[in-house]
Amino acid sequence: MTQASVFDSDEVLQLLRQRGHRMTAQRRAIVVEIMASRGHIAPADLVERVRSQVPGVNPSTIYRTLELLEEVGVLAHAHGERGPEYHHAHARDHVHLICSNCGERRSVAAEELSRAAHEFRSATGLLPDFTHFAVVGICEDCRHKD
Amino acid sequence: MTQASVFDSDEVLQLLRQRGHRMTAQRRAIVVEIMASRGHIAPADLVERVRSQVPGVNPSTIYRTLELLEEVGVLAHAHGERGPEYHHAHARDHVHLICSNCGERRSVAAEELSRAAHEFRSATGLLPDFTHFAVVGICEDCRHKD
DNA sequence: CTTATTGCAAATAGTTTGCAGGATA
DNA sequence: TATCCTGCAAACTATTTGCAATAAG
Repeated sequence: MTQASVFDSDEVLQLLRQRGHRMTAQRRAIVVEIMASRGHIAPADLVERVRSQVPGVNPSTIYRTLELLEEVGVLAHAHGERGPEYHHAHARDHVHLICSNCGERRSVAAEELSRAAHEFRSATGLLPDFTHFAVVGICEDCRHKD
Repeated sequence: MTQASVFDSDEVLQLLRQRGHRMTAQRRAIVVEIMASRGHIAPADLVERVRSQVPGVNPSTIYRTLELLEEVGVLAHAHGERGPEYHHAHARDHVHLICSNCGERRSVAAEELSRAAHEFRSATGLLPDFTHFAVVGICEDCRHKD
């Protein structure tokens, strides 16, 4: 069964229209590219991808669109090794995992980490927000290889 | 009682000499500034601080010195919100904590987080290295204010 | 027709590199 | 003396900003 994403590009475009933002070809192209993305979105990569589709689009427009989409709650950002990385806001409760050995990147729901977060808090006093930065470590497979 | 740091600047300078690196006024000044630092060292900040002490020092020399000190094991780096941040390697097992509400930054020993790390691992399969990125969350005080 | 949005160009921030001259061992 | 190290200038990557022209509503 094909399930529509919580936010597909049409919905986002409609949301923007509702909020009084204007619909332009560039904006449409950028939103489509963003909504087609899964996982992390590095601004510079997005610039590449959008421009390979619609060569005319200026980088500044793309950065401005990322800001706009964060303002309206469609996107959020976390911090990766090479700077900010955006992700779909409905995936805000997803934690980004990176294996420092094999480079594998995947996500888990934040709620699965409530016990770990609780432990972290009682050890440090800080209630951690694991969605803010990617979490780096060694994955199951790599541990077994040693 | 005044206790010498595990790595004070003289020791580091001696280590560099032992490894065949040359001693220059710039290198000395940079190492002293680094060893006088506590906690996180953002490269750009370090450039500021060193140049305020010894105006002649070129930024590239400072970046090269950071690399060198990481090579010889005196420094290590993690990823902060504004890019890489260095820290003393003997504090490698320290986890950097940032409160997203009040901005407080402090560190705890990684070993204090072994339970939390274990929980994280059993939830995700990934054995986390919390020293790689700063951990952002809400501190005790800020939680009580709400 | 009003003004949000874009492109452009320039500015910016932070960092990296090649190279030639100067300093260290 | 040999070559490590530094400063300089330039290049670079990623991003931001001001402003005038364009286009959406």
